[in-house]
Amino acid sequence: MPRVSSKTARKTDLIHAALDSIAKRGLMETTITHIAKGAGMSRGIINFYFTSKEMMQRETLKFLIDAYEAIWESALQEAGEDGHRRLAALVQVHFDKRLCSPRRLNVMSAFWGHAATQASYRNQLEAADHKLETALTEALAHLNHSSLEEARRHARQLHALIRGLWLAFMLNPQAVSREALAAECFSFVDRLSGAPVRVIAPASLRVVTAEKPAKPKAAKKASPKAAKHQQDAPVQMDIEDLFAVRR
Amino acid sequence: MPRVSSKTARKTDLIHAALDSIAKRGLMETTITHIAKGAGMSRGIINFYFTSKEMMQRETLKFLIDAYEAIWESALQEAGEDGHRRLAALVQVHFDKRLCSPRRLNVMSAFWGHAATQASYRNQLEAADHKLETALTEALAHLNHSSLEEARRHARQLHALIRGLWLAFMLNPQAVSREALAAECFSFVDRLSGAPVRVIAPASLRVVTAEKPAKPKAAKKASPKAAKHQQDAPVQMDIEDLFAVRR
DNA sequence: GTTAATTTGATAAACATTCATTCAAATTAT
DNA sequence: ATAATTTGAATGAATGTTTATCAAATTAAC
Repeated sequence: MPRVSSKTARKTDLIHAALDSIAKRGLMETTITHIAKGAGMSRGIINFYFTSKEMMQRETLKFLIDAYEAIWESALQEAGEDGHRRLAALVQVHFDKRLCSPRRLNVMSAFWGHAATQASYRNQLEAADHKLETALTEALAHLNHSSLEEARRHARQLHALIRGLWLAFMLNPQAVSREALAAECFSFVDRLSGAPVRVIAPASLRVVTAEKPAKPKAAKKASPKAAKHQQDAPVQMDIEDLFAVRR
Repeated sequence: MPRVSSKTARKTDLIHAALDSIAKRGLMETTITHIAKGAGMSRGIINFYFTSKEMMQRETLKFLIDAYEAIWESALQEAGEDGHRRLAALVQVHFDKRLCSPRRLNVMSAFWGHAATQASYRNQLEAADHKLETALTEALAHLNHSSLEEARRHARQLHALIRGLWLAFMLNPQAVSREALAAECFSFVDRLSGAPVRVIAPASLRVVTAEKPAKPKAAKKASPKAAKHQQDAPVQMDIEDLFAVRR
């Protein structure tokens, strides 16, 4: 039934091209033509798959958020049941290369700015925020014998701190390393709990952050005609690749 | 020589209209026509005063940043020499109605998002960040007998926390009050210093935040022709009005 | 009446979207 | 098996709208 590649594979190709363009040019300067050309396809294709530029942007944000959640949820799962480890995992993963890259933060910032005035985007982001803050609250509640209400406040603070550090990193990636940002975040958490939280975690977490096997990516820029025939890539891409720096 | 009001007054009128439009529609959807119409003037006027839309946006951001700095610097001055009071003033003023309003944060977020990919805006924002972090560092250094390096790190954390809380407030202004945000920020500072920091400050700071005398603002939406003749406002507007919610 | 401040209308570029058409794969009929 | 037909993906020229910009015209001030 599927022809040469499934419909959703082509869509994610386009979404990746959109992420590329937004990361480089921002939302304002990104045109439908940029994206199509970036994916090696022609102008009409975006309206064919997404009906409108607006809908394509929404799906792009959804893609971004889904991948983000998959990453921190898997980090949480790897951390097991221990409260300290879970909290450490949640903090650490936010400064992972995949989540704390200039490329990704450029795109996130663009959507944050857009969300200020566009309800649809705002709702998507808010739902994601809520999910994360719930997870942070749970981890914090297990930590101290603090009240749920206090855990909630601390979760909100921690989340704000993470986002603020992300923003600072976006505005000036050269100024601080991801490791330094993580350290500052841990020092905050340590002051919350009264004792160092990171102690056990990093060794196991390094696995998540570790080097990727340098999967040889097919040349994206083949001639439009020829491109059609090398379309044998797997439909569902693995999570490691979602935020790989392309180009 | 001047017709009805000076050149710079007209420019700030246009900048105010730009802020209005960006706060409501965002940067992407704001057109030169929106802005001109919002200021009761005609299309071509933006190019006459600012030569291009791009330059007008840059000046708009500069205006925003200048006002921001004027506000926190004056709060700092009012606080006197005491380290505790200075730190408290800096924190408190960031949750002042003028700086922590949905209107202003919408515009700020739009520019942050834009700055990710546009160097000119990024540089403007970075310079402002640097200035504030220096002030925060000084206040923190006077607090504890901590090292300068530690004070710098804490300043960075505090700044990130403030910006993260701003972003959270922008995404969902109903969820928390400005007072609650300030409280969360102070609880962070208290944990830094080991003792409550806010104790003395708020009374004097309340003056800054206090109610404005409800200056009767001329109706902005009069007919384009008539509007011309009620243009007798002072050239340099006072700081209280800079972020007043218009419309 | 001269100069400066605005408005207006024209222009051209850029843009998202539409649609008739092409092409190849998939399906059905022979 | 082979040919005929259908289907869906993809294209790109054409469309209509929106945009910033700019030169010329208009208006007000001194």
